[in-house]
Amino acid sequence: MPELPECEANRRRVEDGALNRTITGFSEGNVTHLDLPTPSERKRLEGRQFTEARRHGKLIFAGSATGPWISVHLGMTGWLDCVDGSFEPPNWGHFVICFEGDRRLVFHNRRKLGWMKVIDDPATYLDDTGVGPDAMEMGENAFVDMLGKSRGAIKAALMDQKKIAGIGNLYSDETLYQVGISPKAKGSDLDAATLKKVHSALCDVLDTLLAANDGGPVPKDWLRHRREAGAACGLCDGTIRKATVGGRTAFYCSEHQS
DNA sequence: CTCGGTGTTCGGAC
DNA sequence: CGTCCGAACACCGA
Repeated sequence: MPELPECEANRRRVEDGALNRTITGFSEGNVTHLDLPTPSERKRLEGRQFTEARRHGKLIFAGSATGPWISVHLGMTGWLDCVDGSFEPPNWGHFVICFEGDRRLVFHNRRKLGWMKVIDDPATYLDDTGVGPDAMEMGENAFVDMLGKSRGAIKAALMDQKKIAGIGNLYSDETLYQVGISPKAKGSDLDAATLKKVHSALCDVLDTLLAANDGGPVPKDWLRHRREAGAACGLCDGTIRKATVGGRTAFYCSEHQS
């Protein structure tokens, strides 16, 4: 599920379903190799309430002014859900925070690449981990500066959570496709005007996807609908190609992405 | 049966 | 230090 827009949808579910209720306990299933709060961390949570849910990049936080907070990374296949009453525990890895009134916050994680930990405060935690600015908050100047200084492939820079937080494989491709830049282009080779266009395209992609969380449309000409080698480009006469960039599979149009 | 994936981390090389 | 590469993590579906 998880790049910035999907993480935001998960954050909102936490906000809508897991705030202002006292934590009464925990349950879990199939949790080998899943990184979850320790017993003492769970003890810190018990009896407390979350009053706020935040997101930074792909991280989701829930907590209160006095703490503690949970910090959740969904990995490749994780999601958060709130349910009422008893529920059928899934067979896959999951961790449940139980609240008063039979409400549960369920952290599903099939592939077990995600994690949840307990922290004192999100701001301090973000400082300590060195994660970059959230993609929705990063201004044009900072964005142009960051890419202008990065000597590697622009796709790799966009996916580097220490440079800009929240962008992954799909939406780095989508942005570069829409703005007509090769994923292999080096940021430091592009002029400021071009990098501003990349910034604008990224904002459009994220805005559209956030709106799609509320039922908004995703344009038919997006790369998203044609992520396979040999597909017809939605924007020109070209053909979609596949390559490895920044350690991930990139799809791009060999014709209009120079 | 094998491969690959909306993610990250680690070690090693340059 | 910045960057790149391959491998690893665990699971499921094509």
